[in-house]
Amino acid sequence: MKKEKAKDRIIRTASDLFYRQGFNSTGINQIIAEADIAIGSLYNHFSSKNDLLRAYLIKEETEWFKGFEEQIGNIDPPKDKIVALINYRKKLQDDSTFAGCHFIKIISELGDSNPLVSDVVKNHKEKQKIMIREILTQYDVEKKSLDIDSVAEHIFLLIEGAVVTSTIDKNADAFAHIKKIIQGLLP
Amino acid sequence: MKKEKAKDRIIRTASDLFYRQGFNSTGINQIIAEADIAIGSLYNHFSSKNDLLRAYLIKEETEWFKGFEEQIGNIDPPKDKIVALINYRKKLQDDSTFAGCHFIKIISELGDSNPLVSDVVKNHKEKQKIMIREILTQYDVEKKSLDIDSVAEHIFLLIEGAVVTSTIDKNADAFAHIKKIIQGLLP
DNA sequence: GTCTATATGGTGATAGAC
DNA sequence: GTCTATCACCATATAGAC
Repeated sequence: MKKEKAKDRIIRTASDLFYRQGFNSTGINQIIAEADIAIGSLYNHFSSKNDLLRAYLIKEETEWFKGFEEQIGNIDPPKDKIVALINYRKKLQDDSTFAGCHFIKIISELGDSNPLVSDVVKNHKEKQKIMIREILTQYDVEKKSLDIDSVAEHIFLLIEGAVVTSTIDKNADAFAHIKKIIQGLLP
Repeated sequence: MKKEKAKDRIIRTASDLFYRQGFNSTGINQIIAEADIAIGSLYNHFSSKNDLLRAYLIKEETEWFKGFEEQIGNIDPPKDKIVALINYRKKLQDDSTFAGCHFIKIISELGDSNPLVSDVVKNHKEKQKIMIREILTQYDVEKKSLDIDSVAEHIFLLIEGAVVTSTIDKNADAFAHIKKIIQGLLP
C-alpha cells in the first residue's frame, strides 16, 4: 500500500472535519494537527481556506456519483434503479449516523454568501433531478402514460424531505415511508 | 410607540444575524454594534452566546406558530388549512428571499453538537407533524377512507423537500408543484 | 443597568530557514 | 516541499467605574 500523499491527506482530513463540525467551526490549526502536516505545507498546496472548501465540494460531488454507480451495480429495471437511489441516500445517512447531506449542510451554513457553494450545490441537485428523469424515461418506454417531469419532481422532493427529516430524527423511518410511496407512483 | 427595551433589541438583532449569516459567523461584537448596546449590557442580560442562541430558538419557535395562526385566520375546511400551511411555508421563504427554514439551517450548521438545538428542532418538526395529523383527522370525518398517518407523513416530507429545494434554487417553483400533488392526495 | 477597558486565547495567513 | 516562528486581527468573556 502506497503512502498517502500530503495533499490527499489534507483534503481527506479537512473534508471529514468540515462535514462533522461545520466549515466555520473547523480551524486551520485543527486540520494541520489531525492531518499531521505543517501549516507551511498546507499553504503550499492550497492558497486559502476557501480553496480547501473548493476541494472539499469537488471531492464530495465526484464521490457522490461514483458511490451511486457502485450502488446501482448492474441493476437494469428502471423501477429498481429508483429504489437503488433511495437506498443509496439512506445508506449515506446510515453510514454517517444521520449527519445529513453534505450539500444541504454547507448551503445551510454558508447561505449564498459564497457563490462557489451556491453554484456547486445547485448543480449537484439539478444533476440528480436530470438523472431521475432519465431513469423515468426508460421506465416509460414500457409502461407509457407517465408525466415524467411531474413524477420526477415528486420523487426528488420526497427524497430531499426524507434526508432532512432523518437528519433531525436520527433514524431512517422516513426512507421506509417514501419507498412505499414512490413504489406506488410507479405501477 | 414605546421605546424598545435593550434586551428585546439584542434578541431581535442577534436573531436576524444568526439567520442571515449563520451562528458561528456572527460575533458578539457585531451584535452589540448593530443593536447599539455595550458589551457589558449584553452580558448583563445573557450569560453567554449560547444563551443568546437559546433565546433565538425560543423566539422563532413561538413566532412560527403565531404566524401560522395568523395565516390560517378563520379558515375552516381542513383541506384549505393544509393549503394554508403550504402557503405559509412559501411565504416565509418569499419574505426571506429563500434564506431557508430557521430550524433546518441551525441544525445543519451545528449538528447535534448542541443538545439544545437538536431538541428544539426535533420538537418543532414533531409539532408540525402532529398538527397535520389533526387537520387530516378533521378532514376524515367527512370523507373517511384516509390513512391519516401515512398521508400526513407524505405531506410533511413534501413540504420539507420543497423548503430545502426552494432554498437551493432561490425560487418557489417547488411549492407550486407540491400544492398540486397534495391536493391530489385529498380528494 | 449601562458603560469602558481589558484579559486570554484562537483565527487565517505570511516569511524565511532547511 | 516541508518545516518553525510569528504576524495582525478577531473571538468570547470578565472587571469594575458610573
